[in-house]
Amino acid sequence: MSRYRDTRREMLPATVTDLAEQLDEAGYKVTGPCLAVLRAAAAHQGTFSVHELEQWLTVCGESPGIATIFRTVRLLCDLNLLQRIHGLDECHRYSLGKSHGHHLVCTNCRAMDRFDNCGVQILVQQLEQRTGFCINAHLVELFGLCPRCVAVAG
Amino acid sequence: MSRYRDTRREMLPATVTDLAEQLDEAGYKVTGPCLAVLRAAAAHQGTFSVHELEQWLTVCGESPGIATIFRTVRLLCDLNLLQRIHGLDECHRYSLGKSHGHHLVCTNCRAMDRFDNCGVQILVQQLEQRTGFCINAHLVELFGLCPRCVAVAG
DNA sequence: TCTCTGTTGAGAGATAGTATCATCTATGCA
DNA sequence: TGCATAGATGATACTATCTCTCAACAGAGA
Repeated sequence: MSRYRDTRREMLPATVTDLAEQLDEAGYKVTGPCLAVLRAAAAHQGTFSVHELEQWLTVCGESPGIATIFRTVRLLCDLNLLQRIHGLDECHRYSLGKSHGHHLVCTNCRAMDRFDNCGVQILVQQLEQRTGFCINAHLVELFGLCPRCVAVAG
Repeated sequence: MSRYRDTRREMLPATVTDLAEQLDEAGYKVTGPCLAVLRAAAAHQGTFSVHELEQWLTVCGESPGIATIFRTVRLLCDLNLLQRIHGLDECHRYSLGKSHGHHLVCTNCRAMDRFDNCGVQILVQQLEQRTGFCINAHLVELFGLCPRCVAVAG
C-alpha cells in the first residue's frame, strides 16, 4: 500500500490523486517526496520547468532533492502522464497530460492550450510515398501570443 | 576582405563557399577557424551535433576551440543558414539549410530528409479561431525509419 | 521485530552552452 | 610599410539540465 492512500485524499486536488493512482497502479510507491512533486506539477497551470517545480517546493517548505524531482518527472514522462514541450529554442519545459497531445504555447507568458488532432496524417502518407521512410512519430508544436497577451500588446 | 577569398576556392565544396559568401555578405570575417567549422558542417550529411563537428575537426588535425565551434553554429543559426533539429528526446542536433524547413529524421541512423510544405496552415486557422491565440511560428518534425533501415529491419 | 526491496538525497559527473578576457589577426589608413 | 583599431579566437570558468552512484532510510510482508 502506498503512503498516499493513508493521507487524507480529500485534501489533495483531483489531478494529484489521479496521478498518484496511476503511479500506484504501475507498481511505484507514492511516497511523501513523490507526492510533493506531483502536487508541484499539478499546481502549475500551463507549462513548467524542473527548476520551477523545485522553487515551488522550496517555497512550500518541502524540498525533496533535485535528483528526486528529476526522477519523478522522468517517471511521469515514461508513463506518458507528463509531456515534454519542445519550444523553438528551449526544450526544458513540461506539461501534465496524456500522450500525443500537441501544444499551443504563448511565447510571452507561457500560457498553453492543448489540441489533439494535428492533421498531419495526410502529410505523413504523402511523405512516406515520396521518401520511402516509415514514419512512426511526429512533433507538432505551435507558438504565438495568447488572447490576453494579444490584448495587452494592442 | 575575408581570408576565405584568398584561399583556393576551387578546393572547397560549393556548400562551403556558399556559406562563406553569406557570412561575408552579412559582415562577418570568414577566418580559418570559421572556415574549418563550415567545412565540418558541410561534410556531415543529414544532421550533426556540435560534439560531432568537434570530433571531425580533431580527426582532420584542425581543432578550433569548442567556444569557436559553438559561436559559429549559433551565428549560422542566427543567419538561418543552419537549423536546429528537435528530436523527440534530444534537441541538440543541427542541419544545414535555409529557414522554415521541416525534417524527417531516421531514428536509427539519423539520416534526414527535408520538406517545406507541412500543411499546418488550416490547423493554424482553426486553432486561432477556437483559442484566440495569434499563432506566428510552428515546429513540425517527423520521425521514423529511412528506406535503408526499413530494409535492414526486414 | 526482522528482512527485503524500493525510494531518497547528497554529491560527483556528463553534456550543452555561455561569458569573460587576454591575445591574435585582418583591415584600413597615413 | 608601419600603426591603430576592431573584430575573431581560444582557454577557462561558469551555468543549466540531467544522470549515476551509493549509503541510508522507510514501508510492506512474514
